[in-house]
Order: sequence, then structure tokens, then C-alpha cells
Amino acid sequence: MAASSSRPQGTLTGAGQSTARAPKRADLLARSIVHDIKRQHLAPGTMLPAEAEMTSRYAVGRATVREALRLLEAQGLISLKPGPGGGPEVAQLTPRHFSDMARLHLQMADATYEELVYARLSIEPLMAGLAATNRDPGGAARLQRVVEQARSVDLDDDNAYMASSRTCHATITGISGNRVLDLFSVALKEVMDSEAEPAYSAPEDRARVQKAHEDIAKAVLAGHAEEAERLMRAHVKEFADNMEANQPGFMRRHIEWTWPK
Amino acid sequence: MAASSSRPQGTLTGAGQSTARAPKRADLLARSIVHDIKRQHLAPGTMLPAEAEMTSRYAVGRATVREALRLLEAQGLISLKPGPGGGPEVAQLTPRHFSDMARLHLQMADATYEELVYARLSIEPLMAGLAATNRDPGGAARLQRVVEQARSVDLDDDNAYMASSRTCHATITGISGNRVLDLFSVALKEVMDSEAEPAYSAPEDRARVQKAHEDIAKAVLAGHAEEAERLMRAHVKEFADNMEANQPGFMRRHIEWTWPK
DNA sequence: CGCCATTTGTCCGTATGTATA
DNA sequence: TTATACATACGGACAAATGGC
Repeated sequence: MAASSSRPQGTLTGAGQSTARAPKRADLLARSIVHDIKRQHLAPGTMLPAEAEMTSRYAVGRATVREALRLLEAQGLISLKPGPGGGPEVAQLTPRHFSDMARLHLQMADATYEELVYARLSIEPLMAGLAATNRDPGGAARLQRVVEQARSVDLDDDNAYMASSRTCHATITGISGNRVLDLFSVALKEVMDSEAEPAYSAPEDRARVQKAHEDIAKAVLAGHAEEAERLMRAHVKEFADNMEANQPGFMRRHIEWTWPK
Repeated sequence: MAASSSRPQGTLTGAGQSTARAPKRADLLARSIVHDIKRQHLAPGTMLPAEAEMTSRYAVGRATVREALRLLEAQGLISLKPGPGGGPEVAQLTPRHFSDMARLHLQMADATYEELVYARLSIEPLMAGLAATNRDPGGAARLQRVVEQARSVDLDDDNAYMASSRTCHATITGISGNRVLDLFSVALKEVMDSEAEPAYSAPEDRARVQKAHEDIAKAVLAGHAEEAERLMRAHVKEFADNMEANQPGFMRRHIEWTWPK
């Protein structure tokens, strides 16, 4: 009597070659949920129907609903909160989810931090130059604010320092106007930092880094593309050199991935 | 009696702020499975213990085991096969999984194909130049073989043509020696093609594309970095121009994501 | 070919932890 | 504190797919 509705509904399997395995219900359900979120333009924070209601609405078992929700949660699209007023909630996608996935693939490809640094040196200076060229009033104001906030950061507070550094880079690459390269830039830095920082980095190094950030920001705000590009290249290069100096052999280490959280 | 072992084992929560929610069992199990795969260097194709055995080995319910396996499957780390001799199988990670995730984030960032093309123009010519500089005998032989196989491809066969194009680009970027940029390049092309091709592309365009591939490959094999770089830039540019010509407004369209498969 | 064993796919019922009021 | 609403996890059952006989 279980699995009542039986047939997996082969409607879409038309042109499938040979033995196309039937799509699993949880996948179809996840697809539907995402479709609803997109169609109704549900903003992060919006609550979705609870498991129990989805069970009846979509006419599937609880286990299937749970599987679908867990899959969506793993991608960062929703979060699950217990308790009254809880339930599935539309979540804000963060670069963290992307960088985790990137790290997984980079480990499987046997990529090293040396290659990662080279990639950053290829992209981030370009981004700084683009930001100087394409800056708009809104972005300039944001960057200005970020620079000012960075000045009042306690350099001994690992979390605050790293957050400040992350925000600075992300703001500049965000101003570039290219959201594709922006995503990649942020992800690359994320992969780098999560393994590198804050093991290393003495306070005097941090001060120099902040100075570099400020100089780059100034060049961007002034619209000096070539200088912004040059400064960013030097900054990333110096960062990498510091890493290698403080952790000899670092550059030849392979990127490692572990299950998130 | 259910949920027998009770305590979620807060051992790792030491410095956690306030109320750090206990990690879910399925996540811990997934972590363990990945850990085992890594520690034992299990190659793709290796069979893992069936759900039933994991249930007893890890002392968790079957639903939990299933959740963990489905999460791993969604990441492309394993595949699930029913039937005798079936079970969880270590899978080969493909760029497809990565590009799907990239597409998801690019949609959420409101990125357009114009930005995607710009990113390709920033990276792929660089990769071609690197390939020409860093080529080794093995890579050269592979590229030579790819070029030869491409000559005998039926240009009317959409799948064969696209596979050939993909292989050509992937081989060149693979020779570059930088696996980070390689991963990104392949993913970018994947995102582009899956939406663009094969809607457009007349046979004569395809012939020109193949000619371009061959010329780039020749430059790479000859070690002419600047020429390889220049040819690749022109190739990607021409491809984008063709897209815009055949599908006016294409470049301004937003990248869309749908649940894989 | 049909039969059977194995394993995933899916469902149900139930108990427990957790957060809100 | 108690009650409520929700996710989290368990166990058992049957259906469907697959490969060997």
C-alpha cells in the first residue's frame, strides 16, 4: 500500500537514451520548491510551508520532503528552524557555499596554493582596475565607508581583522561591475584565507596590509586604473610572499577540503 | 527508545557562541564517509558498504544514512545504484557539478551573459598563452590527438560537435598547468554552452570554430604564447558576436539556474 | 524466458529534542 | 512551568529496479 501513486511519471523521459533512470521524487520536489521561490520572488527570510503541509500538498512521504529540504539546505538556499514559528526559511546565498564547493573540486584536481595565488594575481588586479574605471557614486560611497571602518579595527582581533580584509576586497571587486569575476575573486580569497589565516600574520604585517588596502581604495576612488591594478598586484604578491615566509612550503601544499561546518 | 544514543556529543562546541545548534547526524555521517574515502584513497568506481550495513556500523537509522548518501550524491561524490551488486559507489567528480553551483550563484547575483563573456575574455586567452609556455610532451600528445579527432566530427551532430568543442578547450586549459584557472575556465564555458548551444550555430559557423580551435592548438604546440593568446581572444570574441547576431539581446540576458538534471 | 535475491526508493507511525509563547 | 509547533531521528514495511540463475 505504501508508495501508493506508483508510477514515477515518465512524461519527460521522451528523448532519453536507453535506460534513463527515473528521477527521484526528492529531486523533483526540490525542483518544485525552487521553482516556487523563483516564481513568487520570495526574499530571504520568508517562511515556507512546514514539512507536514508539504507532505500533503505535494502528496509525498515525509522522508521525501525531508530529503528535498536537506538538499536545498546544503546548497544554501534555505535553512531549517525548529520550534513554533519555525520551519523552512528562504536563506541568503553566501559566497561561502560557493567557495566550499570550489575547494572540493580544487582538492580533487590536486591544485596547490601556488596555483591559487597565481589565479588571484591574474584576476584581482584586473578587478581593481575595472573598479577604478567603472566606479559609480554608490560604490564609491560604500568603499569610502569600508575604508573608514577598517581604520578602527582592532588588529589583535582575528575575526574582526579578517572580516575587514574580506569586506575591503569584496567591496572593490563588487564595484568592478562584473559579477562573474566578482564571485570568483571572492571565492578565491575565501579558500585562501580559511586555510591560511589566521595561523600566520603578525600585527605589523596586518598594519601593512591595511595600508595597502587603503592605498588601493584611494586609487580606485580617484579613478586611477593602472595604479589600482599595480597596487593590487603588489598587495596580493606581498601577501603570498608573507605566507611562504611564515609557513615555508605553504605554496606547494595541496588545497584541502573538509565537509562544511 | 528511538534516538537511543541521545546526546549529540558537544565535544567540538567548546568556543561556540551562545546556543550553537548541534550538528545533524546525517552531516556527521557524511563527513565520516568522505573521511574514509579520502583516507583509504578509494578510486572512482569503488563500491561502498550498502545502506543496511552502514546503519549498523554507524549505529544510526536508515533515514539518516539515506540523507547522508543523498547529500554526497548531490555533490557528485558518490552515485547510488539499486540492484544486486549495487549500492553507493565512489563517483568521478565532473566540472558539471561545479558549473551548476556556479550558475546558481550567478543567477542570484543577477549576472548577465555579457559579464560571463568578459570573464572568459579575461581568462581563456591567458590560459592559451600559459599552455603554449608550459606545454609538456604528454599534454602536447593529448592535444594533438584531440585535434585529429575533431577533424572527423560530424558537424550536424549537435552532441558530437559540442563535445568536441568542450574537449578542445578543456585540453588547452588543462595544459596550462594551473588547475585553479582551469576549473574556472571549463565551468564558464559550460555555463555558456548549456544555455547558448545548440540553439544557434549554423554548420558554416561550426566549421570556422573548428578552424579556430585548430589554429590555436597549432600555436600552443609550437610554443607561440602571444599568438595563442591572440587567437583565443579573437575566437571567444567571435563566438560571442555570433551569439549576439543570431540571438539579439542575448548578451543582456541574465544567467538562469534550474535544478540539475 | 521467468524467477529470485539484493539493494535502493518510498511510505507510515512514533518518539524525542528544541524553541516559542 | 506547561503547552504547542516544529524539526530530528528511529524502526518497520512495501514497491521498484537490477543482475544472476
